[in-house]
Amino acid sequence: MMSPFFAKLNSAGEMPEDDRALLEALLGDVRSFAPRRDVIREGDRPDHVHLMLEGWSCRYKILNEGTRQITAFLVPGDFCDTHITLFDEMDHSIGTLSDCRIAFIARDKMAEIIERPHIARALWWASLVDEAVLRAWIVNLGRRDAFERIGHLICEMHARLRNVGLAPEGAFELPLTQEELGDALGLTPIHISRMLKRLRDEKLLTFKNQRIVIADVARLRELVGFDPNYLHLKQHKGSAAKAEGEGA
Amino acid sequence: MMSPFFAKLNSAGEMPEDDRALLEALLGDVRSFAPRRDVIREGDRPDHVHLMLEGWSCRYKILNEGTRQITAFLVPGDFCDTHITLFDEMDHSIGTLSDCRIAFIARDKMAEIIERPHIARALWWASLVDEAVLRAWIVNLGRRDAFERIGHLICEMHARLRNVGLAPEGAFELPLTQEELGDALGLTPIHISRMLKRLRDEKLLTFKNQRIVIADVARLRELVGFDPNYLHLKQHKGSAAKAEGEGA
DNA sequence: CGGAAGATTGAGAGTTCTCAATGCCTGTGG
DNA sequence: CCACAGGCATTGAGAACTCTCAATCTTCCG
Repeated sequence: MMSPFFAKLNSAGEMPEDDRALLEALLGDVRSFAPRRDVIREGDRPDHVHLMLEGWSCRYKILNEGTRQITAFLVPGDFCDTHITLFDEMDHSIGTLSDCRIAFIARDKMAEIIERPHIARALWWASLVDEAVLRAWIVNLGRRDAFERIGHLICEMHARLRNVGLAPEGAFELPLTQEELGDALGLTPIHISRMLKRLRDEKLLTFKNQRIVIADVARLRELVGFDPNYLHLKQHKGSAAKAEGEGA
Repeated sequence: MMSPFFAKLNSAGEMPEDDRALLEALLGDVRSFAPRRDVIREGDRPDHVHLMLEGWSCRYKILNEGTRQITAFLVPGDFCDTHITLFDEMDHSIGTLSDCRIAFIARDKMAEIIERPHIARALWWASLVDEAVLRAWIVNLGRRDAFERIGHLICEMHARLRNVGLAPEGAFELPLTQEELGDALGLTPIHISRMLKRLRDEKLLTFKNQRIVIADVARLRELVGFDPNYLHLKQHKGSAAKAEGEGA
């Protein structure tokens, strides 16, 4: 299987062989993290770029009253901060959710590699998609009720994981507690629990042992208004990005 | 006064004179729009990049039930879609809110100019800030109640406009109806009205004739938990970006 | 077996929404 | 100059959704 890393980068177009070799060379410094560890904290001045290889992490922000809002989930193939090195300091934190393997890429190595047009283009692409995901997240929080909100998030993660080969059929690992889901969706864990029950009762999906199984992807998408267009997943011959628009 | 356009680009560092000339040359094709017109629609394949010169516009998405969510406000100095030309089609629309003047920049001209390191850096910077603003928007929707939510948005727009020289003291033009505010904040216009009344009653600000006057910037920021760090506004000698962290 | 973390369920409270009526302001036409 | 229509803002009242607090249950692990 193609690694999630390349599967994602290929979304912008197939990568030449020599560029792939260059990218592969970036993966020298790989570190492991236990769940619930911070990779970078708000206020840090990072000198590495981070690339998710295994596991889930998230961007988050803590408000003064101590509540937390997760603003993004990062899964294998996602860069944590492609370019954040431009800024003086992080304006949010990144923390692991499950066991993770994360590549640390030195800032100057990154600067080097970005000279290659195909690679620059792929990184631009990835950053554009990240932005589109943020917008979709805003729409989700602003205009959908709790039930649709959870369903939509699950549809999105399913589509994204499928795109990198980590969600065959309508099933995938979701290593999150209900509290973490709540922090992402702006809901209390209690309400998350009730809505998951409703999703179960309506035979839309199950969530047990950190594993989501969607009964009928098309029906769920329809019900919660999920349209994957914003993920800009395109087919490219020979790439792993065959998972697409229509259901599982 | 320095134009908002340059004021914003200078945030990433002072721009050399010859690059400024190049940028100025981009401003050849400037078009005017009445309020409530679409500049680009979801599904379009744009062949121009758009740069706001005057007025307010917004990114938005329409849900199937017809509700709208605004995901960003665009004010003078903001690029609408620096790089969107990579994608096949827009996943959201951009529409004007007030009378606007918008520069249309041909795609190949943009590609040319992006070769210049200082310019590329400034554009990266701008796009990073846009992303940070999206994250702050998510935090706002997910974790603040209606009252704080409005206050936070007003603090943000005040800081951003001040950064480009459009908000001396604690006052600025906000050419939005309460319905549009609601579409941005995930609230009904009725509730917006009630919360604005409360902001008025508590002597925090007034909003009359499309004009916000903040009574005490520091107090409002404190009350709604606004920290401008995510806007990454930095002082650069000789730039217009002197509006900074602390109040008006 | 005991303890801890997470999930579930119930009940009441609070926030925001919906529906409906009224008021205000502006531009137009008589 | 006045009357009127239309768009927007304001206010009230009841409904709906989500939250808070509290108790119970399950699972996992030492």
